[in-house]
Amino acid sequence: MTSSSASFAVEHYDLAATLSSGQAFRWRQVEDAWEGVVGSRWVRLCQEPGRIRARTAEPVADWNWLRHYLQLDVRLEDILAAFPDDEPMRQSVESCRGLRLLRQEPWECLASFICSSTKQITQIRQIVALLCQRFGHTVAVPNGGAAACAFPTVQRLAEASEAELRQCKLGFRAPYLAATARKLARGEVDLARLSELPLEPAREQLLALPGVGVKIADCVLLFAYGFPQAFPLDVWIIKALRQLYFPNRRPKMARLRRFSRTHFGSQSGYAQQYLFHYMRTKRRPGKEVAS
DNA sequence: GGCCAGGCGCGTA
DNA sequence: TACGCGCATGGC
Repeated sequence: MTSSSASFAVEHYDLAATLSSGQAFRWRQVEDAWEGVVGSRWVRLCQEPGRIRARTAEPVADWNWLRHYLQLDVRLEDILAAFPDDEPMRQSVESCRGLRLLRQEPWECLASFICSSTKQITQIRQIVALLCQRFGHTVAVPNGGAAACAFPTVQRLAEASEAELRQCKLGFRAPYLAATARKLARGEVDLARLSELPLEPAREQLLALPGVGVKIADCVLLFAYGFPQAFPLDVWIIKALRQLYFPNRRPKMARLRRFSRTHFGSQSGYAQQYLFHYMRTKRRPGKEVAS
């Protein structure tokens, strides 16, 4: 077995913030690097000044899969320039220059976020890890490294019983994940074709899946399909909008939804991720970074 | 020990 | 359309 390595020049790319920011759940910090599985490849990423180094366990001839996953060709300056010029966005960008959006595989992203409802990010990581251990096929790792698994296929989870899923700590989410996997396995929704659709029809397709509401649909539309105006409204973002844009007022959810669609411009999804990260990491009395 | 977590689905009004 | 509630589980 021969490992492979590569080096990518990057500007304004905060790898640690990006991989730990609650959009993907399979990255583990190991010393000064990040280890994870992308598709069926184990990979170790390391940030160095002006570059990201990558190492795999098996030979790699073409690194486009990783360039795509990390969105290395996106010019962050162009995206930040599209943000509204207001104080909350300035603070959010100031708190973390280099936060990026990944481009994840749709099924893994969808399944992970079905597991996410009323869970903290650390718990989502744990659930996803258990699903991979139990239902994913093993992938090659470097000699002496810990075993690693791919994310389970649709078919494998469609065959899993609700009880087996509950053993992965899914709780009341287990029937949702099972039902969605089965629906996809039957071909009732084709995730591969959603990228051909405009935002609204793509969202409608996702909303037809059990356990998928507007918030989870928007996470998948943003993190897996790259719709730049998908804007997941979760508890953190609702808190952010209330505190930062409507202080001392009591906007209703309908007002916040309208605001989220109209205020943040052509890259509102990215803006949302900056707000999310800002709210989770800014100092709160007596607390460190939320997990 | 109580509150809350990158919600959803369903019943009521 | 707009709330309220139950649903498992664990971190803090």
